[in-house]
Formats: sequence, C-alpha cells, structure tokens
Amino acid sequence: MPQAAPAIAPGEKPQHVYLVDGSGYIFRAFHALPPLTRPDGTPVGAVLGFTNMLMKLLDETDADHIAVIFDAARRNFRNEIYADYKGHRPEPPPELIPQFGLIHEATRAFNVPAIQMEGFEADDLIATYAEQAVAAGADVTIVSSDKDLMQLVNDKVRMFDPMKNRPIGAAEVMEKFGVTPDKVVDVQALAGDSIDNVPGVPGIGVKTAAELINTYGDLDTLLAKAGEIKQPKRRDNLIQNADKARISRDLVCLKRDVPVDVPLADFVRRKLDLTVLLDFLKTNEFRTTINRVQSRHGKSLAAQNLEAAPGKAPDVVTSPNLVTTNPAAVTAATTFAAPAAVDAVSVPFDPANYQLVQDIESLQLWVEAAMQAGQVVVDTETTSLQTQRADLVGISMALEPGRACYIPLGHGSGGDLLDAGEKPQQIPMDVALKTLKPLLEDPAVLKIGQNIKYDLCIFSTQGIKVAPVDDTMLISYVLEGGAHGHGMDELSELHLGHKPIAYSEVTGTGKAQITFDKVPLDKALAYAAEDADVTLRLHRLLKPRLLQEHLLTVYESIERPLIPAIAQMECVGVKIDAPELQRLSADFAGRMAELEREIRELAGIDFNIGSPKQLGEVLFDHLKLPGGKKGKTGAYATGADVLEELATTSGHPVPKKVLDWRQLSKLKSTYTDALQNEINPKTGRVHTSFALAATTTGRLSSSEPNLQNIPIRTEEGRKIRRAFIAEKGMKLLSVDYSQIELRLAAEMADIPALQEAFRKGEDIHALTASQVFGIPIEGMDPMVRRRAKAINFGIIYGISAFGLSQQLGIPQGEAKAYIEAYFKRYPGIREYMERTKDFARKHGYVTTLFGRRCYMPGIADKNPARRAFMERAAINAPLQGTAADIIKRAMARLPDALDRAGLKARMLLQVHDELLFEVPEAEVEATAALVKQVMEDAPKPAREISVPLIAETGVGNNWAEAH
DNA sequence: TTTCTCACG
DNA sequence: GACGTACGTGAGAAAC
Repeated sequence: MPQAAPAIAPGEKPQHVYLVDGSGYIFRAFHALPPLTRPDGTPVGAVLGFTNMLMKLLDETDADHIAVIFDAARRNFRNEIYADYKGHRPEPPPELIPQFGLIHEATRAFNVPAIQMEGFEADDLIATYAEQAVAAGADVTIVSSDKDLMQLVNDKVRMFDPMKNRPIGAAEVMEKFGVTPDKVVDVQALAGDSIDNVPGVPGIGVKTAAELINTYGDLDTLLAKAGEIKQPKRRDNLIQNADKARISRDLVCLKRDVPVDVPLADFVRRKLDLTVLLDFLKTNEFRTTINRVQSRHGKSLAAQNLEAAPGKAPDVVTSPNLVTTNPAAVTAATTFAAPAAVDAVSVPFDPANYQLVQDIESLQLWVEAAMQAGQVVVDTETTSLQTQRADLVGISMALEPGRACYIPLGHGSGGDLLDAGEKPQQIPMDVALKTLKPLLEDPAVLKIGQNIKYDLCIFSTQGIKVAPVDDTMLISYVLEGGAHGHGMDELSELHLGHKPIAYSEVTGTGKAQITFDKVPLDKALAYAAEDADVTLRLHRLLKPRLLQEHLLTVYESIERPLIPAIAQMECVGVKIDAPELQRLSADFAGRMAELEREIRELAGIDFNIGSPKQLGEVLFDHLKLPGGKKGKTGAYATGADVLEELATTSGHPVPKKVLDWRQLSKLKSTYTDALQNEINPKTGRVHTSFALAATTTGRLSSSEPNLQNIPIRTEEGRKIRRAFIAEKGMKLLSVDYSQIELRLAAEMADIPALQEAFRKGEDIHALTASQVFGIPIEGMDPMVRRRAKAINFGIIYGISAFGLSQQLGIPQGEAKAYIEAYFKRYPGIREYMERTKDFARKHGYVTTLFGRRCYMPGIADKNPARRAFMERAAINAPLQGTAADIIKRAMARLPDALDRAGLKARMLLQVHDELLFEVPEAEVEATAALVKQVMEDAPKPAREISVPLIAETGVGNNWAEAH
C-alpha cells in the first residue's frame, strides 16, 4: 500500500526517481492480461492491471520522485525525419481506446503526476527526465518493458519490467541485443524494426547487427569501413543502405533534451488521498483492489459498504461436501445469457496470447476479471489421471476465446533426474489456492470445465468446494449422446475445426512418459491454456443449443446436479477387506492348480487352458469331441455356452472342469487379485471412476476399477461381495429398483393389463406365462415361469426368435411361436416397437420419458444385420435410458435429502438399478426409509408414472449380506 | 492393438 | 431373401 508520508519536500534533491511508461503498459497489458469489463460494458482490464501495478510500485519503492509518462499525439517529430515512422501500426483495438483516459485517471487517483507533451513520445520525455535526474545526482528506475528504452540503461539508470516483475539491467539488455546499453541504438539502426517501421539495413537482424557493432565499435566506424566486410551481400547492403541506417539511428535514438514544461521537482511524492482513490476504485468496481486497500487501511473509510469477502484459509477436509447450498444463486449463474457464439470459431488460436501467471498480482487480475465476467473456464493439470492419486500441478483459466492463462503451482525442475536445476518461478500453492478459493466457491460465478467432475475432486482435496459448475462434456452428451464421443480433442475437431495439442505431445508416451509437473513451463502453458480456451469456445457454441433444442431440462435436472453427487461418491470410495480378498485369491489359486492337473491328465496333453485357441484344438482336434464350430477368425468357439453344451452331449469331463477353471481364473484375476491393487493407500478404500458421458443410453459406467460388475450370480462369485464392507459402527445399505425396466415397458408401451398387474403387486413372470401359454398361475411349473421371464427380458432387449432360442436353449421355431403368442396377447408391445423403430429411422435418435435423446447412427444401415442390431438397440434405449434418468434424478437429490434429514449416510456406488450406502448403525432404518422414498418418487414432479416404482432395501455388514 | 471371454444390470 | 444376433457396459489374457 502506498505510504502516506512524502520523503522530502518539493525542491529538495531527488535521490531515486521513478519514471513509469504509461502508454507502453497499456499495449502490453491489453494482450497479456485477462479481458475485463465494468458492469456498464467499459473495458478496464489494462486499467486494473495498471492500478494494481502502480499500487504495488508505490508500496514497495523507496522512490522520492515519481511520475507516469504518456504519449500525446500519434504524429511527432520523427515523422518529419521519416514519414512512414510507425506507419504500419494499426489503429488500437476499440477496447483499448477508453482505457487511455482511465489510466490517466488512475494515475491522478494515486496523486501521481501524469505527464504528456504534444509532439513527443513518452520515451523521449522519459529519456529527458532520466537525463535530468542523473544530472541532479539521483538514481532512476524506468518502469517499462519497452526495448526502445533500453538504450538509457547505465549504472545510474535501470529498468523494471512491470509485467514480468523483474528488473532489466545491463545484463538483460546484453541478453536481448547482444551489446552494452550504449550500443543499443546502433544495433537497432542496423536491424530495424518492422513493427515501428524503422527501415534498418536489409538482411541484417539483431544477431548480425550485434556482431558487427561489437567488431567495429559503433555504427559510424562500421559504415566507414563497410568495404572491408567479407560477405559480399552484406557489404553491398551496408554500403547502399548507409543512409537508411543513419536515419534509423535518428529514429530510435531518444531525444534527451525535450523542453519539458513540468519540472522534475514536481514529481516529488505526494500524500495519498484515500477518499479519491477509493472513489476511483469504486467507480470501476475493482473489488479485490478495494479489499486490499481496506484491509491495509482499516474499514473506516467511505467504501466500507462495498462487499468485502477475503477468502478464509482452506480447511483441511477429510469428508468433502461438494453439494451446493445456494440453489437460487446457482440458477442465477446458469441462466447467464451465453454471449454470441461466433467468436468461438472465428477468433484464431494463438498461443502467444496465453499468459503464464507466475505472480500473485497477475493472478489477482484473473480472479477479478472472472468475478466480473460471472463465468470462467477452469481446468486443472495434475500428476495422474486418477483423481485419488493425483497431485495438483497447475491451473488454467479462460475468459474469452483466445484469452487464457496457465498458473503453474507444482512444477519441478525438469525431466532429467540428474539435472538438479532450480524450480521455475511459481506462486506458492497455498497462496494461489487462497486467492482462487473465493472465486471457485462464489455462487454467482459459473465455473466451466470439460469433465469438471475431475477438477471438483482435485479441488475438494484442497478444501475447495467448487460451485456452481457447467460441463462441456455433459452438454455435448446431452445434445448428441450416442452420435460420437465427448472427449475434448474430439469435440474441438468437430466443432472448432482445431486439433488441440495432445497430452502425449507434452508428456511423451510409454516408458519415456513424464508426469505433468516435469513438463517445461512454455509447453505446459501452450497445452493447458489451450485446453481452457477450447473448453470456453465449446461452451459458447454448445450451451445455447440446449435451450434451442429443448434439452436444457435434461441437462439441468438430470446431468448437471449429478456432478457433485458423483464426485462425492468417488471421493468417499468403498471399504475393502483386503485380507479376505487375499484368502479368496489363495483358495482360488489352489483349486485352479488342482483343476489344471486333472484337465491335463484327462486330456493327456499339456496346454494353456487360458488360451481359447489351444483349448479349442485340444477339445475338438486332440480329443475329437463332437461339434466344434470355427468362427470367422478360424478358431474354434469355446465360450461358456459351447462348453456347457459339450459337457452334456459328449459326457466328457474336461469341458465341465474347464468351465470351473475359467470361473475361478476370472474371479481371481479380475476381482480378488485386481481389487487388492486398487486400494488407495491414503484412504484404505477403493475409488472407482464413474463415466457420465460414456454410454449411448444415459447409463453411467464404472472403471478403474469397474465396480458395477462385481459377481453375484454364482455362489463362488458372491464371496467377493463379502469383501465389500462397512467402516466400524456402520452398515452397508443396498436399495434397488424392482424390475424397473419392465415396469417402464408397461408404462411407455401402455399395456393396461401389465400396468394393472404391477399395481396389484402380482408375479409378472407368472402372469406372462399364464397369459401366453394359457396355464393357470396356481401350481405353475417353474420351467414355464422361467420361459416367460426370458420373454419378458427379451421384450426389453428388442426380442428376436434367435436370441430367445439361444437364451432358453430351444429351437428357433419354438421361440418364434412364443413371441407370436406374446404379441397376440399384448399387441401394444408390438405397436410400441414399430413406433420406436419408425421414430428412430425418421429422426436418427430415440427419446426417454424425460426427453433425453439417444442417437442411433446406423439405424438406416444397408446391411440388414447391422440395421436389425440398431433397431433392437433403438427399442431398448428408451427403456434402459428412462431407468437411468430415474436413478440419476434420485442420486442428484439424495445427498441433500440425507443432509436435511440429519442423516450421516454416504452414497458409495451405483449399479444401474441399485444404490449402495454406508450408514451409521443407529440410522439404518431412517436412512433406508428415506432412500426408498426418494428413489420411488424420483420421476416426480416431471413425470407421473401410472405403474408403481418399488425400491427394495437390504442391510448387512457386507455387500453380499446387504443384497 | 484387437479378439475372446465373462463379470454385472 | 439377405445377414448374424438378444440391450448396455469394462477388464484381463491371449493373439495378432
């Protein structure tokens, strides 16, 4: 904060003079800083950057004299020397123009003189005042990064780059021009400058110019001795363009004797008027800056009514609650009108516009700009794609197409282990997160991400509950689910025609792959900022389409509220009894070894039982068992169905033993062994990842590990569920929908008889059997009921005679007769199927009860088999998809519902029609009742279903017992 | 990298 | 009369 007391009185001798290049700052800030507008639409990004820079400067400097110098008119004495000087310079962008005046105002608000003079550039005024200051015995600091000012550097005059926050001395000048500061003009005269339209000598750049000047001493000597130069082209160029070089020198050489009318003595530091300053900050709504002024000067000032909410230090969170608690604010943020989508495609991708944020001031600017904008793209870079193992490495943000930044936080010294290079300059992690937290948690600022669930998890481990959020991946999924994938690279190529830098391009692949913290900052910036940029553009393109295409409700009521719920589930994870898995692995291994021994003995040959190819050859060639069909690849089919058939028809013991071996092998490798490795050492639990945009129907999928296919159907497999346990004092609660898809079929195909049966709670499979086969329900043969059950399932799958015959092991003709009988009894089902297929053919998609679209590319395929396949998928998708919508609605509501009821249960897993919870023992009954209620009421209020939905509960110490 | 097989709903 | 099948997933091991 600026110190109030001036060091000396006017007229006293200056010790240290600060000359701030105001004009140069505007141009540089415009490209490097986030775009920011005042509520009235005035662009103020550069103004805020300047304000904060000046404040910091005044706070930290020991200067006793200070002034900000500006350019006056565009034409000046240099145009008399060379008419085209700066002739190529385009008009400043319109957003820049109002900021010139505002920066003057800002300067005055700090009670610092703003100097400009007709006919002279700021650089000449700076040169003149620097000369005067040195003559008066003072040190001079020029605040600018303009290379044209570097000629002024000497042991009394140095520069300071306010954008990069670093001093520029003789060493930096040498780095840039290859010569000492006093020779800079000579180099510039030779090399020229295309931006300022300084001609220079053709064919000579900075490198060659420096070499020549260092050899000959100065420009005049060089031009005089130009004939000595060996390279013919260079020699001729120098001789012919000697005049141009001299003119160029006059152009770049700064005038040090401008007849200035404000004396240096007037630059003496004056007292800060806080009222004036706060008034200015308030007018421009620089909230964070106001907060900083106030926190430094107390709250006794005029602006104290302005909201001031500095972020609290992050709490350490072990049980993150990611659920938003301010629905009103969320709505406000998400209904924020999306700006025109045109820019998203028309603005070119330019990595040069991405800013590397390495100091807190720049970060403050981005935070401020994001708060003003009301929405911001946020993307995290980490050391691992698995959230639970990932450490935060950096954060990127984007505010407008082409305007993005990357904030490195956890970058190391580089890939080479032997290279003990120093760490790059970064804002300390805790400082950056403390600065970002109020933004990320601000209910009025929408945080946009691509698969933002991932970033939510990362931030939650840092104690930051990001809300509200939007997800471009999910928006795309809602718009075009089933039509294509929804990864960022794919969406970028599809919608933006731009192929982003691949992750593997910056990290490498395979053995040489490095983690992101080892990626050099320039590469990290180009990659990470581009990701944020792409995400922002996708959001601008896709978000408005939700409303236009009547899919906003699906997104808002199903997908978006699910994000925090799923993130929470993944973070919590499920407890696994590792010793139990260990025991099972050992048990399975022993029994497999025994089976292997028996199989080899019975077959009389040693072979790899796990190899389908070898197994087929052993069974059908070596043992000459009957049958043996080769598939398209020429290998014998050895699937479970084939082996079962073989076991009964041939009577040979090997097929059965192979089946047993296979089961154990599967259970061991896929479950008992693999799950142990998935236990997170930090939490002692297994954290799956639920994919929200992976399936064509709207279902979730689970991976790494897949916890949606844990065995249950066989007794051996069921043992694995015993290893899924609850924490001490807790129980596992499983609640699943009973026959939800069949109920939905009755509802959506509108079959009154089936609806009635569900309302009465009748045995639906027995009813089907009695209706189709004309058999009374009383005393029904279980086999008959089993066939009816298979038919009912077949309906859901888009029944075919072949499929049903396979399932039941009956001739295809018989299956066909069953289907005919079923359709005759329930003609509505056939009509529904035909209707659905027609709709799919006409629109290319089908819809669920809640309006979700499931695209069916290939529904009109010329290949009849593929077409039939898509038709069956089209019949299944509305049923499977509606069931998915319903359980998603329940899941989105449950965390809040449990919270409001004061229950501590945590949702752990979703398995399509089942939810698994970990519940304190004392709350089991209340939780079960609540969950059941929420699940059964999930369609409301959007849909009223005439068939009752029933959710059944089960409780136990492990998942096997709970089911 | 693709295919086969099999675990779940 | 083709075509080759039940719908939707993910993972491990073998084969390519």
